Amino acid sequence: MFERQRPLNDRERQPGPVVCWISRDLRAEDHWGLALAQQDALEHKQPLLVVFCLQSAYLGALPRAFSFMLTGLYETKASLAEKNLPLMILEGPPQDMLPDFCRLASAGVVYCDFSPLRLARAWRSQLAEKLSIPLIEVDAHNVIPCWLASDHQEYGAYTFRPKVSRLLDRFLIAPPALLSHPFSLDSQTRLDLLRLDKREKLPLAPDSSNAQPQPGSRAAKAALQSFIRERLALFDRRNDPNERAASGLSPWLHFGQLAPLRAALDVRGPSAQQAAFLEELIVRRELSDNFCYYNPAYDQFAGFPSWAQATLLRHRGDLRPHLYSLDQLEAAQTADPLWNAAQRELSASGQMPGYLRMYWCKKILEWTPDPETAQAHAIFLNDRYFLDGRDPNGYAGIAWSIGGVHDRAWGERPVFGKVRQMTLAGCRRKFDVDRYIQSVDAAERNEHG
DNA sequence: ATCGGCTCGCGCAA
DNA sequence: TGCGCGAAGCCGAT
Repeated sequence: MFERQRPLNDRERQPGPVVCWISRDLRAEDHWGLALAQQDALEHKQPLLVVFCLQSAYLGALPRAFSFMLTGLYETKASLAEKNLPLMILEGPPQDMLPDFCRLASAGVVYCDFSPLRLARAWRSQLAEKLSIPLIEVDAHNVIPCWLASDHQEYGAYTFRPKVSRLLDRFLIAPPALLSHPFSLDSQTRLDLLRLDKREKLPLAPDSSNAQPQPGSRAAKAALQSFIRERLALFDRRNDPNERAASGLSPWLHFGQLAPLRAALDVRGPSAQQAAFLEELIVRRELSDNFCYYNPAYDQFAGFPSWAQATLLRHRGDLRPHLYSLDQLEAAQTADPLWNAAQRELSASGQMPGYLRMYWCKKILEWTPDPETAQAHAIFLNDRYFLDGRDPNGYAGIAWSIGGVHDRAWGERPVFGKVRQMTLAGCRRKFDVDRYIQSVDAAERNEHG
């Protein structure tokens, strides 16, 4: 079980409480980071403190994403309190807040969770430098720890899949449940630390919109169970936006309110639908972490495979019959009624059917002056509007759509070159486009009336 | 409705 | 060195 963790510095362990800093995995259950931190604390007969560092305006997200995260975090705080584990919410960058926090707590060791993204990794490496105690990273998000699944960027799902299958039995295991923690802070230290916790009260107005999923681990588990009961049997029709057969779990997965491990354990089974869901949940989702972890240009043109860069360069000068500004895209004012409907659903709900997400992104390549602009606009809109924005899955999906990442070359066409194109005519062949547009219209009328 | 051509490169067999 | 095949397609021919 210790193979899920690795040290980020080489400091000596000190006597004192164990701190577990959570940033990507914000749940109390099915959390390998918390489980390993508690095991450490129990062995050393020490208190365990859980801490989160709050930053507003995180990577251009809308307030509703912030609210989703924070509401879920308060639920987690209550769940942890039942186990005698305080969750403190600090305000500020972790590498600035945590060294002082650890000194004040006389902490002996810090655990943290894992993210492959640039900013998250910078926090961890700066924190590892500043701390005088060990910083230990646990991949609490992926079923297979990212750095163990593969030691390089995988070319496609087909190269990653056998590595995942080989390791799955070793890692598809739930962590031990948290125990009611028997060791507490002395009362003076507790008071000193509470003074740092700026967020005792929930400052958020509850989101009254019924278009959006409900935040928190409890709602996540309910959504997982209703997916298993009602929609998993239809999962082979998930690419038809009208079927609404997809799991819709990504907002909870993104904020770590639901463990992929839990979804995998609950869904696991012999049917084709179960296998297809696990393929998406584990192979494809963790392939995104692999991409971002090993490709520092995960959100740039330079991160595309060389065949895609070459073909997109050849077609830079191609005529683009429609060009739209970021404002026009954001306002869903294009000449394509399907794209507009998908964008309006996104604005209203923070979500979009998975198949349309690819179409939506590829159209941005068609409608902007060059691939760099397309990628930048797609990332801006993705990170701002999707509840699961600012996630490796988003950067990998955009790089797949625009830059052929994890894909192969196809017949050469204008603007796209050899990158796979998607068209409105193609969508009409595959599903009832007008029915989808009408369903978005109807949802908007409901929301307003 | 279904099929084939388009086209690249990794991993593995030989 | 050759070969099979891949994360969601497109289009035209049959």
